[in-house]
Amino acid sequence: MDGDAASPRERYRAQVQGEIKQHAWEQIATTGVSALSLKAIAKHLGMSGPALYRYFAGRDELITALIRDAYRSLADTLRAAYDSGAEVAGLAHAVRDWAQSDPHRYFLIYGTPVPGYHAPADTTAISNEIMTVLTGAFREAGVPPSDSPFEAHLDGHRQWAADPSVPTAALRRALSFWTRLHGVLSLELAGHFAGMGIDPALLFADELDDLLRP
Amino acid sequence: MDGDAASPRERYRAQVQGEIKQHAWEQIATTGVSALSLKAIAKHLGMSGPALYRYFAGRDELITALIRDAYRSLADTLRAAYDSGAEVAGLAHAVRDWAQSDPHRYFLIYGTPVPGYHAPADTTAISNEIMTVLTGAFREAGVPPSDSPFEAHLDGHRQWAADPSVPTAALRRALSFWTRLHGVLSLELAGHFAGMGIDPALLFADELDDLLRP
DNA sequence: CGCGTTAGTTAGAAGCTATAACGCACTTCC
DNA sequence: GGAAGTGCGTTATAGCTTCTAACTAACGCG
Repeated sequence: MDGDAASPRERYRAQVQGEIKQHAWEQIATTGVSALSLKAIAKHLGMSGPALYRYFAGRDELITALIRDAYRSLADTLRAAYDSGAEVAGLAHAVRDWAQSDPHRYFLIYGTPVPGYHAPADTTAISNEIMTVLTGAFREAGVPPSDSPFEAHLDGHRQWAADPSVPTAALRRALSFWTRLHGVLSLELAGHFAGMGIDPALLFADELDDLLRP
Repeated sequence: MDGDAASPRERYRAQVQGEIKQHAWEQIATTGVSALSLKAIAKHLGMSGPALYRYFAGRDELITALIRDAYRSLADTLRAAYDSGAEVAGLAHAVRDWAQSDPHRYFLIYGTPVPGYHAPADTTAISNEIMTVLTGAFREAGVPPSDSPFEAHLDGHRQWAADPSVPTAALRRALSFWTRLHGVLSLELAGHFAGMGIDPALLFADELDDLLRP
């Protein structure tokens, strides 16, 4: 309906909100979300202190917006890779690149849950978009069904999967894609492999290989 | 050397430090580490404000001590399970129970890295203890070698493994044990499966099963 | 039993989030 | 075009935090 036809005030407001979020991301990229300071953002933006509250009701609301944007960015990245022909391996490297390009952004989504934040409905919708891409890729990869207890359970609990034509085995693999690669990525980005001398990229590649074996 | 023969002052100091950490854990268990307040701990302890700085040089040092205790607790839990005959599956459920008994403690170790904290040498030593138990369990489980690139790489980068008699394949499995189960646990404890209707326990069991297949 | 070490106190600086009250500018409508 | 209304940005302030400084009191060792 209204589309882009916003009033000048609304355009200005949206632009300032964008600048606030951009400075917030810069701050997060260096210090992490725990040290995110509204006052510091305002200072960098030339305006002083409480002016920010005209644009975001508080720290939690800003963080919520950042989380939603991070989800959106990841979903768009995966969708773009998928639409340009990427298969499961391509998606895996897309998510890895995305995570490494801004580790704090990754942890904002998949790290320790931030207190006082409860996911609004649209972020779970975006999360579903991500799962749709993953399940689609595994359907095309053609994974054989298994008789594991979880896959049987999953057969009766797949309402989160939009497309009912995707085999349950593909859903199963998509979930493992998520948990296993997150396991490697999360520990790698947190530096848990640092003192061990191993190359996380090879571990990641090996885990990816295992996801694709029959 | 000195052993337990501490002076009364040292005994008192150690006891107060223990009480401080205990109250800190109670606070963390409810609000998470980001809301950990030294002043609130001091208030609960009956003493006012800066007295805490006699026992911990600052917030970061207290958190460092908590992280070390959490590592110690996990390592002891796994060691106890292993010494009482637990195999790989038993260790998996031990770590799962440990994580679920206090999710915030789990995230303190394996969640988003806390800014300003750099792991002292002894926590990496405790981490090595944990890996030693895991690799030992997989050696006894008897896993076949694989010709994957990562296992080949691991064969030349296994200085983190204390015991050189453990086959590289067991090391490989222990690493996957770590990353895969962490992947499931982390996402489960953060509530990412909440809206999907699936049972994370079954997913966990299935991932565990996959770790044990030839 | 005295003297030094240590624990605890209050005061205060600097930082943060967030609210309240006010002024100015811009938009909108008659 | 002028008046009324909406929204932006300001300063002041309350209440929270970590952490330092200066001082006091108690404890224990020689």
